Amino acid sequence: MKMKDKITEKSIELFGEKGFNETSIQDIVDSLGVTKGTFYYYFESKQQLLMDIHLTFIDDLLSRQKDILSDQSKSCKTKIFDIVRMLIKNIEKHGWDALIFFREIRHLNEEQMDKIVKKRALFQHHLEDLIKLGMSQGEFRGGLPADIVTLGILGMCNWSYFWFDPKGRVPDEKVAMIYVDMVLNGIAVQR
Amino acid sequence: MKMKDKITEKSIELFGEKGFNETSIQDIVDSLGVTKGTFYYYFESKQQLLMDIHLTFIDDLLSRQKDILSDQSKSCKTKIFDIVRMLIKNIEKHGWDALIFFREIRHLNEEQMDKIVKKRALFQHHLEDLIKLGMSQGEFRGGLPADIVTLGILGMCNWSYFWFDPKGRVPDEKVAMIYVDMVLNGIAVQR
DNA sequence: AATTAAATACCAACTGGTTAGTACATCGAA
DNA sequence: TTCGATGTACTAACCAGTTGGTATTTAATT
Repeated sequence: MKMKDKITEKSIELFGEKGFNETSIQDIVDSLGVTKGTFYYYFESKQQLLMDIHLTFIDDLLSRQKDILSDQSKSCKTKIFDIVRMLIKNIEKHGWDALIFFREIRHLNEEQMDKIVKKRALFQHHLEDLIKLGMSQGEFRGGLPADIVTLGILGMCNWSYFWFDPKGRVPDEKVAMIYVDMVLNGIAVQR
Repeated sequence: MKMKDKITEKSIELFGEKGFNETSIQDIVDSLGVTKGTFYYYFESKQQLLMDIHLTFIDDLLSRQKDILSDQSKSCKTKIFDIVRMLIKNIEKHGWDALIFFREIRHLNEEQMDKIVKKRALFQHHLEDLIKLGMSQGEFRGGLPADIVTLGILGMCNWSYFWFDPKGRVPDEKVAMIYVDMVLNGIAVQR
């Protein structure tokens, strides 16, 4: 693996475990057996490294969301399920990334944060549009404001980054199914 | 107001805005026009101050949850609504507190973190028990695992700390109603 | 009421330690 | 010999916590 990727990978691990500010450049290079000269050859600053991590993460999510949404053969319900599953499955592959994405965003500078926030909003709006589409096509009931519903679903999914254990007894696929069942059908006994 | 309370209040504000590590004791005392000696007269360490903030926050939540749950006259559905409303209403009064509670917990030491994590788990288990009760009494349908449902509901609520704007167009009462409607009845059109 | 002892509230200066980032040296391969 | 890649040594800034005080308030005693 290239040194730049090694640095990125190890940084994600350390930022996730200890936090951005609590991880020094020295920690990162020491654990790779190199020196700071190497780090600053590949990254112009610690902040830039964090921005790289954020960009890779959100761009990957957006791209996979696009794939799901552009599949014409699927119903809105199925698409919601696919998106929820994707978000939760993501933990297994990119456990630390997501934590960093939510926890360390404030260490970006204004300009960088703005870019990331805009991309996050894009993801959110795509989901909101899907829900609105489902409402207009009669798959989902009207009466509930799509924006709040969207935030509710995203909250459920995103929060799982704080508790979901990939080695736990409930597999990600199952969690996604339960969440979608819950959101679609509710937990109350229907009269 | 007593100096100790002033320090706590201002610290919450600064920790919320800038983060725990990014706020120095000097920042706190400067913005109050006192000196570090004053700070260390009231708090034994920066970490202890953070622990104070965490304890006050979770103890308050637990106490209010207890009040809701112990009301015999209410149905499980109503109790769920009350808890969700309480969590979301909390943002208006304690906006920054909650952010600190979720974001800065890792700056506590092991022993402190353990205490807080246990209290968080208590809150979670109380909610889980309520859902199980609702299932056994026929208010909620069975088939969904109560623990995952609990985490879903908590996720929805807790995530709102990251976006809810007390001055926004949707009032907290309304958000709580939408979330509970969503969780109880689902968003799908029932066949 | 006057005096004194003790507790409270605060301050200024300092210490020991850490960290991001820089300047420049070195080394090896093409 | 050039240059991409890495190492060494350093700096300037920052910060948590300590120490040794002082001023003020409170409480007890005569």
